[in-house]
Amino acid sequence: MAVELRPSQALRLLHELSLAQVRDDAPDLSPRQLAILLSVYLETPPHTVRGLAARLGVTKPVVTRALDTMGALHLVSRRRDEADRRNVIIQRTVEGALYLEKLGDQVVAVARALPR
Amino acid sequence: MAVELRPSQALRLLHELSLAQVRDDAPDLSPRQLAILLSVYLETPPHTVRGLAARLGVTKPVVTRALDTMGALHLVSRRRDEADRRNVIIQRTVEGALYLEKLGDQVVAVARALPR
DNA sequence: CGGGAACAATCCGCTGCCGTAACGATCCTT
DNA sequence: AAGGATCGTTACGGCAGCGGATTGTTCCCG
Repeated sequence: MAVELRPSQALRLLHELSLAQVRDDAPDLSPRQLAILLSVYLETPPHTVRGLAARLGVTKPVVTRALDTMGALHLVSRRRDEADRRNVIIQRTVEGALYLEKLGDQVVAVARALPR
Repeated sequence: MAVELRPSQALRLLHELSLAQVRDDAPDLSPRQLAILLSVYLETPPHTVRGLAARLGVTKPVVTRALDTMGALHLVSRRRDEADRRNVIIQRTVEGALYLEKLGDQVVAVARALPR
């Protein structure tokens, strides 16, 4: 079944999530970075810079820079496509999977605590 | 009843929301700005700079700057507390309420479209 | 009434992200 | 083999946010 949610609950959910994110001194991903990370982990590979840029409606340098940042955090990694060496394949990492797993659990926990 | 949500659904929800936010060329609020905005609209007034800073665990200049930015977008407004003129009371605006209303509806729509 | 406390705003230097425009490498087509 | 197209990256100048320290008001209390 679809997830039932009223607007007031939705805003409370966002509120709790944003408070948790701000207070965590965890690496504070920007909206664009998070969108890229989720695309890499939730959509079917392979992922290229160009593909992600088109998917998000942003320019390629934006993707490159986001990958630089998240690569330094070990949330994603890059590899040359040997079949077409112009392409770069974006790969998932253990740390990235763990990061998103925690994030998902956090959302679930907040949702469960939401007032009726 | 609490909102039922599985981790995979939670991540899909975040994915759709972040994609929508990135593609909208709407004023892209930072996580901190959104947290402040939601606190102002969802928690009981009055709201002061100091109170919000303590609530989010950030410094006061962060709140002042966020209010500058969101004030320019007419999402919030400021007023001197006449009872204690050291304080600044953060007030809601029609535009801000509308902004959050749309945001809440968007979350609901995405949640409803989530696969079982 | 005077000195200190509380509050918000501002200043400072720094870091990170932005968009545009280039660039080098690689592929494809002829 | 050569020209053009495609891909990712980098260079550049600009803008916004950050933390920490400081300032100017206003209040409080002895």
